[in-house]
Amino acid sequence: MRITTWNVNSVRQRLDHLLTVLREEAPDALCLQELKCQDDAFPRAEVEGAGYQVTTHGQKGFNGVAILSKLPLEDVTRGLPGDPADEQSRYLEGVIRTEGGPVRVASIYLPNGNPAPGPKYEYKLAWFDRLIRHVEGRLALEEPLVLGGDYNVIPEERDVANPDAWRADALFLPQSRAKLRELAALGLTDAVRACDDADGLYTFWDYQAGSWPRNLGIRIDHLLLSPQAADRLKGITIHRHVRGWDKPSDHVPVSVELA
DNA sequence: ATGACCAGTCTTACTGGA
Repeated sequence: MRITTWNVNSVRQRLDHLLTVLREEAPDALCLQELKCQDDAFPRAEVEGAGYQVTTHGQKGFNGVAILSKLPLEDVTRGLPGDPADEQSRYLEGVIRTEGGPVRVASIYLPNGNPAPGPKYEYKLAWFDRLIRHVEGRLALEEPLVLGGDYNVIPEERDVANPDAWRADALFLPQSRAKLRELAALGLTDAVRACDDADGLYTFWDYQAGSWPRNLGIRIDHLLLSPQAADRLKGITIHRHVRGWDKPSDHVPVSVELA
């Protein structure tokens, strides 16, 4: 089965691209981030018309995550557990009951954290800690689990075209990278790195300063797999060409293929 | 030239993104 993650940067601005991705890529599940709309403004009918079930956790103006799936999404968790006061829509999880057994899928939009230091960076680190605690509990279920999302963390030097330009940024600070390693150390596999050692596997190019034509990208959209999912890992695809479409998102879809 | 953005909002200036 194929599971894709994509930060669409407004689902309403990107509806044509979304329908094209669904048609061309035909993922079994698509994790979306940055819907930038409330649930009732999601273009549900159009996506259902393409053959997908729609589960949203939206928010007015910014944030917002969704999971589109060919089969129903069950046992849904809206919002990251661990802080009832957190009103930002950045986490959605559910179970897809496939012929090969249940697969648990999450759509994650980890906070950006800039400027750092400051309250936004503190929120990012605290959110990371809650995610680690939550995932620890999910791993105890010993299920195939795919955590797809915009993690807003550049893992390593080889994941950024110009490391020095990002040295002081919340996406590349040592503490951010350490949190991502702490999460992975629970026993998760970075699907892209399990399949490809190359430099320059970028998933985001800024709209500014000619980042796309100059290929000044970063890798911040990740698919992390539980051991039961990693055992079934067949391959990954970074849909780089999508960044070249007219009026694109600044992120491109990333897919994992599981046996 | 060597880099000049984009989306949403109680919109005409700001916030947030990365």
